[in-house]
Amino acid sequence: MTSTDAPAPVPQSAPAPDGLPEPAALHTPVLAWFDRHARDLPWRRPEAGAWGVMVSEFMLQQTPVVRVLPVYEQWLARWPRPADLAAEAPGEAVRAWGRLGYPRRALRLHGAAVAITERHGGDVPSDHAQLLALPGIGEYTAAAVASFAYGQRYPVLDTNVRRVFARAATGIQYPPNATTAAERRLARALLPDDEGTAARWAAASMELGALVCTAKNEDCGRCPIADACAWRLSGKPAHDGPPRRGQTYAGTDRQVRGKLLAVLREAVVPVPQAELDAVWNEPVQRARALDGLVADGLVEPLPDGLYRLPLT
DNA sequence: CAAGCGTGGGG
DNA sequence: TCCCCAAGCTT
Repeated sequence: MTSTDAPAPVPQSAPAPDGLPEPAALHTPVLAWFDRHARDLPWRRPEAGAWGVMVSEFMLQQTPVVRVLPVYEQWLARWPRPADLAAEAPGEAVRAWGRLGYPRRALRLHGAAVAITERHGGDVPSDHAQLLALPGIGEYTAAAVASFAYGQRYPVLDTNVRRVFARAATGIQYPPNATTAAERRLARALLPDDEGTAARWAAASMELGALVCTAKNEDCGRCPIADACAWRLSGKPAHDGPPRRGQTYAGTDRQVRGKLLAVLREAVVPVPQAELDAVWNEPVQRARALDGLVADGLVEPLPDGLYRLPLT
């Protein structure tokens, strides 16, 4: 394999979208690195199946691996097939979701299980368009399930891959806030031609971003493509552009919703309003949060001011 | 398309 | 303590 020459000093402000490394110069080292360093995660084992992959993808949307692991195991033990979950009340999915956060994902996973049972004979579809049509499945998750569960050739653009590509190919520290057409184009250009290789590349490039090319404290010393990384070769310039979008939480409705739902998750019987009132002392915000939960279908109001997780 | 949506761990 | 971050989706 030819050693990649550091591109001769490129004039500044030359975007040159074609000045990226030869794809194979990235594939080979990243795939070899993945063979040695990939984590042994349960949803990567063959016995996980497409349903296991899909469950893991829902849980991993914005939630770290270490927190997902125990919930994932319990979830699959209890609902080993989509039809098993579909037969349950949606509230049971919300309860089992525990403290993973963003509980609407639990509702959507339940909805997806129902749709799979009704429309696809209980089997997670392998067709990309059918995956995309399921609740809670967007651009990333559809590609991830098609790729990881069925070995198909799709560009998988999650936050890790986007960061790896931004650095290695584009030469910037962080990708834009929202996925751009340019990123999709780049991902397609870098996708290996062979289907099976493309699927491994997706997992490998993601793993590289998760373990080595992290958002902070990246470890270029352990990076298999450090010598080809445009960002590192240009001296790792700091992110300029607009500030990266942060998330607010303290004192927001989200925090109140979390507290309200925590009470309902623990409750075996319907909870009286007064018990919910105890979690937040500001009545206007408290009411707004509860209304929001009801509107989202995460909470079911009953007569006499009682509330519970949704039975239907 | 920017905003809203949980939670907890680490620097 | 505070701030940032973690395999996004929906409206």
